[in-house]
Amino acid sequence: MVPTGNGLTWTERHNKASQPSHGVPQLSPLYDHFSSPHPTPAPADISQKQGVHRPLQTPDLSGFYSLTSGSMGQLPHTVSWFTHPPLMLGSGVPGHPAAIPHPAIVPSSGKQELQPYDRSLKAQADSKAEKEAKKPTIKKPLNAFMLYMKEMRAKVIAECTLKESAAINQILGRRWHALSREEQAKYYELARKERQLHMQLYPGWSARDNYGKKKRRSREKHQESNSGGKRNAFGTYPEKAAAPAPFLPMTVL
DNA sequence: TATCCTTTGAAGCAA
DNA sequence: TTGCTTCAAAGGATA
Repeated sequence: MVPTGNGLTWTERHNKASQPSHGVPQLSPLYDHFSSPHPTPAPADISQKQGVHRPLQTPDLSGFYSLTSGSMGQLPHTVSWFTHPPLMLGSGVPGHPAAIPHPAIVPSSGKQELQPYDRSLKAQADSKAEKEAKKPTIKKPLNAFMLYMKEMRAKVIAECTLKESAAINQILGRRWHALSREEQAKYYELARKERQLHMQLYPGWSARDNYGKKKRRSREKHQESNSGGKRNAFGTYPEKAAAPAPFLPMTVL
């Protein structure tokens, strides 16, 4: 089992959570099913399987990993298919050509990597404020649905010739609900491993660290445009949530 | 250029 | 403990 930040296992927390109103049944038994025949390897084990060598607790290591194709035709029972794979490939070799930043870490600028700077300017660059500014942002690990979206987005775009993400995500949301428990469980399991590895890589990280980094103005807008004002427990608004999704054939769903 | 939209799930926080 | 809020991805649309 995977201990969470609260000291409870993920399954325990999940079992304690109230039943989602969108009708997706709790999957905890399936997690047990998954963990038993396919015990989650410790991150160190995963690294060994992938032939990479890097101390997991090293703070500055987290920046490198090797991106894989991301195909999930056959979902592996390892974490690595696209977010944390060969995590340490090239990590011990700064500037290693095969090394690209871990997707969970982005420069605080959000745009590009830091440029090399002159030694004579190093003293200035070492100022605390600058360090703070250059501090990379560690992103949240992706949840099961996000993993599903990442895999299926291209497929939906190809099928529907849509490009607008909002519309794509609506379709993906319906498809997600149409998945069997077993199919969903694959993604829940992947997400669980993602969180586990994220915890190992960034022990002190908290989701709170990223709070306020996205400026949102939608809340006021929504509170004005929706009489109820507040989103329901699922992040949607009563008016929208109350309207049943229109039936779409499976080719679209 | 920054934010919105849209989805679900995880996590944080206030009451 | 409950319920609400924020963020994670994505890219076209909008202010």
